[in-house]
Amino acid sequence: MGSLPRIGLDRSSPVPLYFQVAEQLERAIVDGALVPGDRIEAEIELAGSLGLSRPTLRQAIQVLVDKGMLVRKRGVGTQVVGAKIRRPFELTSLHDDLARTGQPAGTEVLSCAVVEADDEVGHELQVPPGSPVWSLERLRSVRDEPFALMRNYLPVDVVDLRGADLTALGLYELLRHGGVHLRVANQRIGARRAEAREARLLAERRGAPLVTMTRTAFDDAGRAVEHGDHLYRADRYTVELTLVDR
Amino acid sequence: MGSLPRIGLDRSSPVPLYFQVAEQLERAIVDGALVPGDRIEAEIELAGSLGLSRPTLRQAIQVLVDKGMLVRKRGVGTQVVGAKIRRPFELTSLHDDLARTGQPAGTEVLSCAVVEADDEVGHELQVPPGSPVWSLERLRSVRDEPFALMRNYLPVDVVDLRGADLTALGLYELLRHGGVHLRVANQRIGARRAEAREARLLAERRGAPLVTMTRTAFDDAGRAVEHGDHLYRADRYTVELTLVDR
DNA sequence: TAGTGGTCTAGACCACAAT
DNA sequence: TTGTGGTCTAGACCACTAC
Repeated sequence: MGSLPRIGLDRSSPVPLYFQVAEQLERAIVDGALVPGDRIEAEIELAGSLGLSRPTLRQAIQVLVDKGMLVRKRGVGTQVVGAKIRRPFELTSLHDDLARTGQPAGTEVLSCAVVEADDEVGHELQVPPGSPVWSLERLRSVRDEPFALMRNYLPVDVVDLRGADLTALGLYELLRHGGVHLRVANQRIGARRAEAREARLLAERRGAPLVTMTRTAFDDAGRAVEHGDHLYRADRYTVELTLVDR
Repeated sequence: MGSLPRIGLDRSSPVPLYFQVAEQLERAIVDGALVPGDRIEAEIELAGSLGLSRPTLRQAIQVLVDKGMLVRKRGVGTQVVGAKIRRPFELTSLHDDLARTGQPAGTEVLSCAVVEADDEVGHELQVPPGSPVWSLERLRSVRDEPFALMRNYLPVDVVDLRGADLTALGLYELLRHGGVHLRVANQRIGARRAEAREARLLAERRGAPLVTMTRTAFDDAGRAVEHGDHLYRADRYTVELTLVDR
């Protein structure tokens, strides 16, 4: 049974009040000050004690409800949920133990050039076939042990990869720095046997099981920003993710 | 360039007004009456023409923004996003073409009994090891071709599987009918080679690549409701899902 | 400058759960 | 019956975008 630490508000801050409250509530849950099952003070009372209107406080709580961290029940109250939440777009994680313990992943750029989009890539990126798109192929490794062979396509007007240092920055990081805000992604995960070239690059045997993932990501303007087709060594990688149903 | 069909409201309905609006907006997008890039009428005007207050209309739009179907931009307006959206908990899909064209999936229940939870299952379901839990094993097929071998564990106080017809109803459907509302799930997807028993049941060769998926689902009270450990034939199945970042 | 969404207030009435 | 969250209203002012 935890208790909610005092919440401080800064009305001169450009950060919205509801967001200030949501941040501090989230920290209280993440830090363990509030534990699963704990009940939050009633909306009207909490709003009153913070000097906020009820809609504003509700907005704050809604943020955490949307994240799956709080549950509201009419006639009962608002409670802390017991599941661990993982954010979308941080969903990839190495199963490799060494990676878990903080080993950095290395990146080798196999190719990076502008090519003409074929039918499939054009369709996925919502550009006419034949349009110029960046084609990027990377091999990712931990401790010189490769685990992922990744191919990405990006419209040329989304980002300029000339001179970009993809060994230091992830692709999504690079996009974010370029002002692209990812919002929605459609993704397909499956498995198949490794073919000759893939096996060689991934230091596997031919026929070894690989995890396959294709993904198309859209930014906050609804524009298709990236399409990827990736292969992972099944013994070194799993996809972990959290689903939240609203 | 599509246009928004007329929206009808029923103020005597128990369905909230904002939800009525959200439903009709969503249908307009799904049906294609509104296409990606289309702009919605401004909030204040749309609210006025529907006889609603602005906060209520905002709430309706927010539902679709949360689903990733609409994008709001200050100073610009509200636009339809260009991505196809898939709901969480509906993420599984057969890669088999015949299944796509409407072939029903058959289910064979291999076992269904109450057992004592081992350490892992107890941990995942948040019950003490040794607690009674339902253990369920199913083989799913299309046109007598098996594609999934699924094992599930459920706390006995969540649902009673005695006499339940799992050949007609999916497990999640059964839970929903039992008043359980799934809300959050943590999931891990990978791949490995088929072992002897798995290969036999799935009509595969030993060593064939399988998609693996483990998942723990929580209901709207934050209670662990189901833990599953599943295997899929990689040539007949992929996992498709949509990520929405908020 | 005009129009958009973002935030915030101060109430009101209702449905549901616990007692 | 009491207290909870769910919904809804009618405004207000602000920040940002496009022109």
